[in-house]
Amino acid sequence: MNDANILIVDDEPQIRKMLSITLQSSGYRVIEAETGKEALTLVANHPPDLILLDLGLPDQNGQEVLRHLREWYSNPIIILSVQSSETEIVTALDSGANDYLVKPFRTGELLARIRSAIRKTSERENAHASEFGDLTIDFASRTVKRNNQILKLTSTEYSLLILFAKNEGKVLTHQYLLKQVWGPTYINESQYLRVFVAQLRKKIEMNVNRPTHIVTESGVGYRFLSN
Amino acid sequence: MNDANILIVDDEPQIRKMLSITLQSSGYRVIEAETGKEALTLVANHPPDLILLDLGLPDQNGQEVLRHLREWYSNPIIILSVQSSETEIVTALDSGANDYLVKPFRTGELLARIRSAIRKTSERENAHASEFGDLTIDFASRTVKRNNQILKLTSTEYSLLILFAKNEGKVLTHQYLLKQVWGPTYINESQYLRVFVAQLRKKIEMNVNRPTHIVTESGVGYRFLSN
DNA sequence: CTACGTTTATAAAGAAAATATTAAATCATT
DNA sequence: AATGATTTAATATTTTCTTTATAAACGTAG
Repeated sequence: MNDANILIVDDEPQIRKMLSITLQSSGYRVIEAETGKEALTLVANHPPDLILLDLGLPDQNGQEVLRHLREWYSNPIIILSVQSSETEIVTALDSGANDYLVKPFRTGELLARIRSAIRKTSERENAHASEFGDLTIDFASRTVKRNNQILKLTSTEYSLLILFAKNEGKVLTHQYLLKQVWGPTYINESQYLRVFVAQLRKKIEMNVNRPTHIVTESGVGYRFLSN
Repeated sequence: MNDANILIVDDEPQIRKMLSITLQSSGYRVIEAETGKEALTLVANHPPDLILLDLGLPDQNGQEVLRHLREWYSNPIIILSVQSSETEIVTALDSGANDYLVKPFRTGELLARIRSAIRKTSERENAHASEFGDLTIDFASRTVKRNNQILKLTSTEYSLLILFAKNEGKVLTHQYLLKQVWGPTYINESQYLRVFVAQLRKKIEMNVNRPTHIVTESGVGYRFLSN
């Protein structure tokens, strides 16, 4: 019925088993990995539709695995974490996790989050064009229209806008944006971001002095809104 | 009706009796302990849903008992203390007590505190997009809404609010808040806290002069309520 | 009740940090 | 070499943080 592939990354066999059974009985196909390393190779060969990643892995830090994955894996990643580690959750969200669950969690909660994460990506993929207020982005043809006028964007501007659009409403940190658009060695080049955000705003905002699409979150990053 | 187990830890038999009767007539099941030691073994075998702990125990300092309990016991602990000892209360709250009552207290007050503490734990599931009355906090997208309007918070305001929200109903001392949000060297900068609490209240309270979300506990700290 | 000291609240000014803007220099591609 | 894009740099603007001053609230003692 569901037909989506889910990878579980957790070192505790009981937890894997528990999750596995829950998910399978909901119609998902399940793959399991015990270590971060195993997870990375599995994903490379068989990219799943969603990953459930326990942050408390033994071999390497779960955060590391997450960062590695995010260099090229773009489907949803939901992290599992123990109560105590709030900063860990924040870090993980910053490095591109889509959602998180605090252990222990109810299975209803788990399934709901999985459903919503998968729904979002499938919407995105099926939607050949997305609307954000006066902006229309056509992913297939890589064109952006504002009030039906085609905008001329450079490729960097376009990737930045796409990244924003894919994360509508969510605050994206400087580091995340820089890493995604320019690559991991550019994490500290905040000035790039400022320049390109300014350029984008000139093209997509009605009033550049009062941006409504790309909103600044001072000290943190930016947030894209459709209005 | 209530069906929750409450442990009373107090060395004075009359007080135990009084409390016991009050609680039982409200439908709680009650266990009693006279000494800290007794309390610890009782809790180990039969973890109650809530503990009422008198700080003035004879055999060991009530504070010690509290710290020991908090190493593994996570349900609410409400401490009872005499008027004079404000520092004692602060110490206890910092070592993990959820709330405090100053003797002598009205039984209505006692029952109200107990009710709210217990409700909190039963509700505390995987709050993710947490609801607090008219406030909604979505940790994944770093978004706070009031009546569905996105609030613009600075990063310090946000961290403070998050900290409050994660400890709904619990009294947080000035020192604790300062340490968590600004760092351990800021423990004495109470004025910061006042300024930022005022700013937060301006943004989240319906009537700033009668705050219902962030409530002042004079001489001790603040408490976040959802309403 | 009143006066006093203590704590808390608020506003506002100054300092610091972060962001925006602009333009020129550099680079890459044709 | 010409074009367009990116990078760098300099400067302006805005936002946030910190500090100070003052007012209000609260509890206590006389």
